[in-house]
Amino acid sequence: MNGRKPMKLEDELKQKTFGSPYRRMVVNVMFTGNWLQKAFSCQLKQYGLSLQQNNVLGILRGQYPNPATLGLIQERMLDRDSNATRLVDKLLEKGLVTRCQCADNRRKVDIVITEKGLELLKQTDTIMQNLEEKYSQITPEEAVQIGELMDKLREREG
Amino acid sequence: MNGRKPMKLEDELKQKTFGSPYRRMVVNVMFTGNWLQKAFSCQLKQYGLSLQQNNVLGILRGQYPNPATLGLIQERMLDRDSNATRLVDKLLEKGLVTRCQCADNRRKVDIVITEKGLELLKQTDTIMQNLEEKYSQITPEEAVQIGELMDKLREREG
DNA sequence: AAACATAAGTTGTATATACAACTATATGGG
DNA sequence: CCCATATAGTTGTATATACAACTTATGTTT
Repeated sequence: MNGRKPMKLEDELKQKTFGSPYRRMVVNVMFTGNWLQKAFSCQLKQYGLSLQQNNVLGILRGQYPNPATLGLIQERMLDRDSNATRLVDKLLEKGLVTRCQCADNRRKVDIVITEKGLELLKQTDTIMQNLEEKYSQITPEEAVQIGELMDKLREREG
Repeated sequence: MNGRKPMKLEDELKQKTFGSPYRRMVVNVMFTGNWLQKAFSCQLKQYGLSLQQNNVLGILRGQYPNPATLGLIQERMLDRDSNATRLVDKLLEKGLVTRCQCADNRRKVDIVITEKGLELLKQTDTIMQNLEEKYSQITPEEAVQIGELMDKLREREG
């Protein structure tokens, strides 16, 4: 009725079965996470940004007009192992952020998004939103539910 | 009651809100996918295998005792952009696979998992399974549901 | 205040990823 | 049969990731 092509995990990975529902779930979340990241980073490329760089700009906007330290950025990044120093280097080269030693604590560096950075983010917001609209086969209720299930999946022993 | 520590996405990324349910869903699936991959690859490291290498071994076991070509491996990998040639190189160095030119079609290469490879997989199966059991706060029904929702999320225009 | 420990970033390096260019083989007309 | 085209892998390279070692600055003891 709506022209969507269902692509089950079994079809994607050309595998007949995945043993247990848990195995299938785990593989499916990994696969779908990668699939989403590629869709987004592919769109971002036209603006010369990687997914992580866009992520950092978003964090900086959240602090604006206050500065953020590298530590703050790192703990909020989607992928914490990315090297925040070098990501910020790249953004600095492009004039999207400023960086200077923090006056109070000279170990820290204050990073602030520039006007140019804010402008660029406005543009990438649009493509993010366009991409999100492509998932409209998922109802808002299901979107909420997926979010809740992901949170539950990450719960761990206290 | 069961000592689990809930870690909502908002806590993980120290963000108050995610705009829309769709945005939260997308970010959460990406984040959770990465989170899972790290948990698995961290465990695999003790066997000197990366997640992708383990993935390739699994694919080869699926074909065993028949050979697989690089093309077949590539289309079944979780991350298709990984360079199958070089992944197989690594497995070859470790004696986990054999590789030889296909007799019928000399463009192709036949790759077969070795006994050593099969043995190693048995061990990594165990750790995979142990990890999966850690997600028992998710009921089997919910695991099925997550799988279905991931499939639905990836549906696209025909 | 000197010595030790901790914190915040930076740098180095090995490996992995993304993507394009290249080589070798096979296939299908004319 | 020869040439164009397609197929199957390989290689090169720029960027990114993972992780450890290293600076420099701050805090804490005694």
